This record gives sequence, C-alpha cells and structure tokens, in this order.
Amino acid sequence: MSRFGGRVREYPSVSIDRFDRDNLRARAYFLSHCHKDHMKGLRAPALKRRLEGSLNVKLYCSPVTKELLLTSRKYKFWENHIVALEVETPTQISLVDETSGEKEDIEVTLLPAGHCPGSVMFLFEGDKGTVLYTGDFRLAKGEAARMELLHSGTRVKDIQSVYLDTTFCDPKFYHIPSREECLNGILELVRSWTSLTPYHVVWLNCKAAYGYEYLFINLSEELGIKVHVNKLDMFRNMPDILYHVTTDRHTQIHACRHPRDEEYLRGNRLPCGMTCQNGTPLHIISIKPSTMWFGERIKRTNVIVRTGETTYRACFSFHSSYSEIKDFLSYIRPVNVYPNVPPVGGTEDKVMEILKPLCRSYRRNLEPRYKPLGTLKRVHKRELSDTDEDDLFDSELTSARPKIPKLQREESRPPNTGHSENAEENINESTESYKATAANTSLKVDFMDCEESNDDDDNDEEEESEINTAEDFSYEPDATCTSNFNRIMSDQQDGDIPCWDAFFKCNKLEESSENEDNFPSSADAGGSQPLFSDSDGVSDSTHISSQNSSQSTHISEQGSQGWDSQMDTVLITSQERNALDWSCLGRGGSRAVASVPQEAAKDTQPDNSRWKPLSQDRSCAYDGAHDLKSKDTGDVEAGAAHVQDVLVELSDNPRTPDLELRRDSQSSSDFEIPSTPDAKVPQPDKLHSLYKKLAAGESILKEKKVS
DNA sequence: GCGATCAGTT
DNA sequence: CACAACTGATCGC
Repeated sequence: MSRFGGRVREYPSVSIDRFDRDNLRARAYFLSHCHKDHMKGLRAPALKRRLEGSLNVKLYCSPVTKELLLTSRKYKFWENHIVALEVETPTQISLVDETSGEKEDIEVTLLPAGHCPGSVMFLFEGDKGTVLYTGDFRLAKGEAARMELLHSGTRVKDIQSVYLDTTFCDPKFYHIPSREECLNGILELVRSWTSLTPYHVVWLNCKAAYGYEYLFINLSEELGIKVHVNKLDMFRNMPDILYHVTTDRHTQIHACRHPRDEEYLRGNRLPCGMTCQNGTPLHIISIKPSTMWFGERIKRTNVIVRTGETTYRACFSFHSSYSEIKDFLSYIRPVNVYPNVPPVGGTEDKVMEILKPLCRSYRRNLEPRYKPLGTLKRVHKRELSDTDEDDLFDSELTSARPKIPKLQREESRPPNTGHSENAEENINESTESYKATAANTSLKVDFMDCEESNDDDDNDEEEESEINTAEDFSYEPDATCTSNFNRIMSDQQDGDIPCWDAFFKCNKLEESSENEDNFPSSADAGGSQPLFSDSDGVSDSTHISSQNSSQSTHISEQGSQGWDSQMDTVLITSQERNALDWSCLGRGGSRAVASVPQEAAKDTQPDNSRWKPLSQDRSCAYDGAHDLKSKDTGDVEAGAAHVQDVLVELSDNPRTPDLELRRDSQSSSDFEIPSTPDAKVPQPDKLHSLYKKLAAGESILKEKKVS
C-alpha cells in the first residue's frame, strides 16, 4: 500500500500518485497506474474545482491508464485534463505556476513497470537532476539493464534519486517465483482440470484490481477458453485483452466475483450464479492467486499449493521480490533512494539499511562506512567491492538476517565490547543507537550469516490446510540443511557438541548467502530443475483422485509459509543425512553446472512472450504467436496424470541459486568443506579443539586438512 | 448525504 | 505477513 506523499524533493511542483492536501497545488499530475491506493484524492471535489479553474493543469499517464480511468464515470471529469504519454517516449513538459507565471521545464519518460495494465515508472530529467519514481513495479532481474531509456550511450544514467516500490523489501520475501513459473503452474492446473469434462470449471479468485489480465490472456490463449469476468467495458479499446475475456458465463474459466463468493462456492455455485450446465452439476475448483515466496534460499514451495478439497493457492505477485528490488536498485545506483511503501513487517529504518548500501550516497562521509573488519577471518578473501561492504553492513547492522555467533564467541568476548572496536567510529548515530539495542541479543563482530527463518509466516488463514509431516521433507536438501543448522544452534546452547556434518553445512549456507548477495543478477529463479527423489509422496498429489490431505506432498510443501514452524521438529536420521550429502554435494554440484547456461540465457533474454507490458497502446497488438504452444499435449483424457506431473514439476524445483551457490561454496570456502559425503568425521575431542580455534578466530585450515 | 478515516474481512 | 479492495461504523461538514 503506497504511502508515498505524492512529491519528490527534486521537483516539488509535480505530484505523483497522490492528489490530496498539498498536492492540490501541483503544476502537473502523474498517475503511474490505476490502483486505488495510488489515486487518493483523484476524484475529490477540491481537485475537481482546481481543474475547473485551470486550463493548464494536466494529469499525465500511459494511454492504457487513461483508458481505464476514463471508463469509470467517477473520473469522467478528468477527460479534458488527461494527457496520455507514450511509453518510452521522452516528452518535454512545461511546469507553469499559474499565479506567478514561473516556469520550469522537465522531461519525463514513461517506463513499463510490469505491475498491471498501464502501469509505468516515471523518469524525470531536469535542472535538479534525474529522478526515477517506480510506482509499483514487478521487474525481473536484469530488466533495468534492458531499459534503453535508463541509459545514455552504454552507461546507466546518472540518477539522483529513486522513489522505490519497497513492498517486498524484506529478506523474507527473498525470492518470488517468476511470472513465467507462476503462469505455467496455473496453466497446467487449469488445463488438467478443464480437460476432464466440459463440466469441470475453474474459478480464479482474483482481487478486484487490474493486474490479472495477463493471466487471463495466457490461459485463454493456451487453452482456448475465454475467461468470464463481471465487466469488460474498460478493455473495449484493448483488443488483446478483450478477445480473451467474456461476459458469457458458459465458459470453463471464471474470474467473476460476488460479494459473498466464498459462500457461493461452498454451495457449488460460481459467483456468477452458474451451478450446472445442461442439467449436469459443475465441478468447481478455485485458485486463489497470492504472493508466495521463498525466504532466503533455504526453502522452497510450490507455485501451486492445494489448500483444500477443491481449493488451490497459486503464486502470483504484482511486486518485485527482495532480490529483484536489490538487483534493480544496485543496477541503477542512484545517489539517494526513498521507499514509497513502508515494508510489511519492518520499519523504514530497516529498509533503508538494506537499500542505502546500494546507493552512491552510501559512500559519502556522512553515511556510515564500514571498513573491512580485521577480525572477520572467515570472510571470503575477495576483491573488496561495494557489495562486499554491503555485506558487512548488512551483516552487522540489520536484523533482517539474524547473525549467529560463532561457537564459544560468548565466552571469548563479553557483550558490548567486541563489536565496536573497528567500526564504531564510523557509524553514525542512528546506527549506533540501533546497535545499542541490538548488541546484547545478536550483533557481534564475528558472526555467521545465518539464514532467515520465517518462523511466524504461517499465513494461511482459512482453508483446511493440510499438515506437513516430517517424512515429507526427508529428501529436501535445503530444509535439511536448515534444520541441521537449527540443531547446531540449540546444541550450542545446550553445551553439547554439534555433529560435524551439520556444522559444515551451516557454513555452506553462509557461503551461499554471501555469494548470492554479491552476484545478484546471477541468482535468478530456478527453471525447471529435475526432481529430487520424492516421487513417492508426490504421486498421490492430484486433486482429481480426491486424495485426502495427508497424501499430498505438494500440499505439505507449502514450505514458504508453513515451513519454519516445522523445522525444529524435523529429525535427521543418518540415512537422511546421507541423502542430504548426496543432494547438497554431489548432485547439487553437477546440476548446477547444467543449470548455469540456462539461467544465464534467461537473465539476458527473459521470456517476455507471455508477459507483455499491458501498458502501451501497442500492447493492443498483442502478439498471440507463442513459443509455449508446443506444450500442448493433446492428451486431454490424461488429466489426472497431467496434474500429477504439474505438481511434481512444481514442487520439486530446487532453487537453482542454491545449487549454484552450493557448488561455489565448495570451491571458495575457507573451511575446505569435504567434498565427499563419506568424509571422515572427527572425534569429539578433535572437534572441541577445532571449535575453540574457530571461536578464537584462528585458522583451522591446517587441522582440517589433517583430519 | 457525501467524504474521510478506521477497523475488519477476503 | 501483505496484496488491493470492499464493507460498515463513526465523525464532520
């Protein structure tokens, strides 16, 4: 939800996405997209009066946004005051103060934002510098680099400030599956259900907001089934959308709504009232698009999660994930960044701690500056780049990724003394005060970067969520790593000796984390990785055979939300540990090699074929010719089997970054992690001495080699 | 009666 | 968690 006040400090005479209060005096208005939280005051009488008394005041937006806005009669009065600007077409605008006659020229460029039809970012260029207002955006990694108008020549423009959509700017939203992944998941689910009989219908439980259209379009194109919606007049001049939606209820895909649609569904009735066709009752499943995410790299989930007998949740996000935000901002590297949205769980301070290091102003003397800390012996020996500093900054100063003390650190350094010796003088006051409150709990100099655990993310409100069992996770390498990690931590607190392999897996997590942060653009979403060996559970996971809950592996793997509450209870048997070693080391490594070219290709040339920015007039010439048509099997009768495949494919999709990073961690780890699963396990007394050295910050390389 | 705001719901 | 929107209660003009 946008809290942006409407104005950027460089150009205070324009108002963007806010139209109340001070914004009533703006010389020009900009609307990034047609969502209510960006339209505050847009139909207020005060603004209406302002328009009536002015010939000059205009609202600038994309052609699609104009169309959507003017479709609503409540905004009709804007008709003669809206100027549609073509996307990616720099336009000069004169900002004239109507009372003083004072004038300022500014150039504005609309850039596609990937949030909903018509959504754009605004790039302002003028005497006060270049400013990018992102509005709400969902841009995949590397997309900023592909925007020509963010560049001059081969270099990115010198951007003074970015006003950024920080909706998911929290490490717990580290990864959100790509548009394509989500789309494919939904597509295959819908395909398999609707192909059973003409009476098998799907209800897409979409919010009343723009942004789902590309889903409708792609489902309709791939399946040849139009989507039933309540209204479509706003698309009357957008044939690419219009063709794929219908107000005829006799279709197998519905996105219609009713104020009490949930209760309709319970009565086997679609929100539009349809309950049977030709006397035959409909078989309805509902799919609720929701934002599902992978917390840092330790968890995975399906893009589709079954939440009940006939209910599914499908991953869908209008907003960029944490890693996408970081990729975007670190590419732009503005001098300043300002969050448009207070982050979900956190404070603005926390967000700024994440974003500031990605800005140039971070290097200025007023800002906190981190030196490499001499005591960080186990930090990679790498060329010290900006992002290295970022990591230090992150590691030290944010609670976003909790830092876990190295073993016995508590003994060797009492709280409040160790952490500041190298860095204290360079930290500004706010940081210092933060440290003061946090130092006793987690922040020390010599910490491992531990993975986030989203313990409180149990978000699934309503449905009869099916409960995970420990067995479901037996083959899940990431999860196992994590639970091992947790075990270490508790072992530590208990004063027991942690087991060796659990210990080194932890370090691998640390390495992964650093690597990924330092090479953001290489950490894109995993494609369709082959599975790990959990075909057993998954094979039961089709709704078509109306399985009971406990058999549905894909449901039990709703991971990103339900995971952490489970994690502590997962026990690792030695057998499972072997499987873990195998998957983390052997298979993980070899897989990663195979996945690299694919991922690299994806980075440079994403699959844009099905996500057209539905924001440009030329989007009306939506190109229906698609690569993915080839997915059609024609095997309509094999619905059940098909769904199985889908869910298997979706659920067993280990994150490519993990795999890559795991491999990386082996080659670069200071710990010299044994590269084979059967590496000899040190004896307890040996371990003790190793941990002592670790705690003291000494190198253990020699000992490790010996052992 | 309308609009703004807030709490609650989906 | 929140998304993005809707509903209903309250308050002020």
